[in-house]
Amino acid sequence: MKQELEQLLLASLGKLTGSVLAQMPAPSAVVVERTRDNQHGEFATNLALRLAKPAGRNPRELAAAIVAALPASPLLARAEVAGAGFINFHLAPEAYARELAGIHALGTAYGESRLGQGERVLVEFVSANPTGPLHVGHGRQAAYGATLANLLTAVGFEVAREYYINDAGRQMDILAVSTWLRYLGLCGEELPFPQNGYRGDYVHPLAHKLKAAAGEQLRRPAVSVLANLPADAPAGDKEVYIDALIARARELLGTDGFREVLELSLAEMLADIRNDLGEFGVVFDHWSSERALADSGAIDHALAVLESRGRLQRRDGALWFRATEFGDEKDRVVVRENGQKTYFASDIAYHLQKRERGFARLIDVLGADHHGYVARVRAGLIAMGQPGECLEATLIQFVSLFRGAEKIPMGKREAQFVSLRQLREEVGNDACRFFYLMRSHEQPLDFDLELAKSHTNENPVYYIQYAHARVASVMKQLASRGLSFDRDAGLSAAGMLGSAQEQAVLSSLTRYPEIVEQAAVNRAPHALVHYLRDLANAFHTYYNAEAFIVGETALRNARLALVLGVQQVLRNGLTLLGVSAPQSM
RNA sequence: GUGCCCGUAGCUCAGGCGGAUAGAGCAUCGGCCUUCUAAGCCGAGGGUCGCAGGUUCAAGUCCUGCCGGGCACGCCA
Repeated sequence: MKQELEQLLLASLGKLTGSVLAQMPAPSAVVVERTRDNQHGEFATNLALRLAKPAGRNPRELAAAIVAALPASPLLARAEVAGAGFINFHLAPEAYARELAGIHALGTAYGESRLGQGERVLVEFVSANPTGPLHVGHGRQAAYGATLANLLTAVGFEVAREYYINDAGRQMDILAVSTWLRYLGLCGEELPFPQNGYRGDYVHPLAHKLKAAAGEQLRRPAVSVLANLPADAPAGDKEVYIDALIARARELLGTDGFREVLELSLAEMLADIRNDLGEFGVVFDHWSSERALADSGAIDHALAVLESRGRLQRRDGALWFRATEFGDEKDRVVVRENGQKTYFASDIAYHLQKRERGFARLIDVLGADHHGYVARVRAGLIAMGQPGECLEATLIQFVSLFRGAEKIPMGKREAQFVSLRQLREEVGNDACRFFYLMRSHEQPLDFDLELAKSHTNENPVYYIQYAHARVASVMKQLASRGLSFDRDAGLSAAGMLGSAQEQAVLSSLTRYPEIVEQAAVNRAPHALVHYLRDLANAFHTYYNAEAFIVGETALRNARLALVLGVQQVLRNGLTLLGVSAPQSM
């Protein structure tokens, strides 16, 4: 509807160009908005106010000229000039009826558009290190990323969902050592557990798996493990200690033995993460591995590209990327003095690889603590000849858990953090996804477990689902009274839907495509949450104001066509959010 | 110290590219179940949009400064 009105305005401007207007304004200048107050009609535009100054015209006169030149349309009852020079559009009664028929005809496809024109977008999200279970912060990123990907798909982008696995480097070694030490404990060896090891309970099942797979073959006496190690914290340095322990494990197990421990730990952790996300309704198209990236030569390739463009410099024995020339605040090391490539090197190589795989736009969903990362990766992309705008980062603010008014302490190191799985088991997937998406991602989230679990009117989750279930209930009631619904009759009688509540429902209903577009373009899934609440509110109000199952057949069919339209849109919206749309509650 | 984000009703938060009288939920108070699910509806009270300037027909929205809060700034991963 909005788009059609914008087309009408463009046609009008076309007619005025050359006479009233010196030149044709850009199509992007034509913006139609919903009105806040329906005294002003359903839609309005400030077009004349915006054009008045450059055209050297009085805004009201210009508005009147635009209205006069407007082509006739079945959509419009009338357009009028108001206020300082607004143009208000009053819809024809058939306009809503036509849109309602569209909802019934399109079904699950209602709300989709071709805005994205098939542009390929890669949404990378979660990408948590596979060194422990996902926590509640990852859960927010998972819910956000999955819904953003759904929204972008709905508006016509070709979207790939990707998880980047940081499976190279020291953190994996620490995980392997942690598993091995727990395994040695199972074998009966008595050893202290390192301060800097992964102390969480989840390591124990890894050790059991290892014992089942390897028996006692990886067992080494505690004395040989501990011989001549530096002191652990607090007396010594926990970083130095863990590195010595890793070296010792390699020495005692051999390269193959150590790798066996590491591979098993990694595979188990990844399986756990994948399973957790799958249960949460978050599914990825690709799991991209950092090790595979290195093995494929992609990092060397990226460094070669930088080298060939003269962006690298050797300094103090290390190889530096001159990032400051591309907007970063300092230069970055890509190869350390000891010959090891840095994390940064694999990050830019990974992003270059994404581009080379054919993605026009790269969206990284990151935790808020990663904001420094964006400028340097973008600098890397530009230096490698890629457009800087292709990379877009959405920073997701942190989650605090509350049980009522009491804040739950979190901290990975203390091993008492709340995992996503625990959260899901306690409050359920629907409430979980809803609460994660309820607030703007730019806003820190206070997640109240008591509220999410409560089945009372304080809990906003059920409000929307209830509206959906109520429609299902009405249809059951209809059948039990021996009546049936005639959709075509209902749609052709839609002109009877003239009450204030019916108009409010229709108005809200027909906004859905605008909301989907807005939520996708602004990367703002919470806009959809708020919209669905508003639609549910309009529906509940209507429900309380009028009986749908009335004696008069035409009116009954029209009302049922309307509430079934509401149900369809609620279901479409909830599906984008990853929340279920129940038939009964 | 430098950079990014945030500051709107008692609480938690929406406010599209600047637009008409700044909105929801919760909480508080008052109503609505012999009728399609009361997990619902209707009504009332509640605001110096952190502060001070600036830009203009128009500022919660844009710009500058200040105050307050969060986060990040390694040849770590």
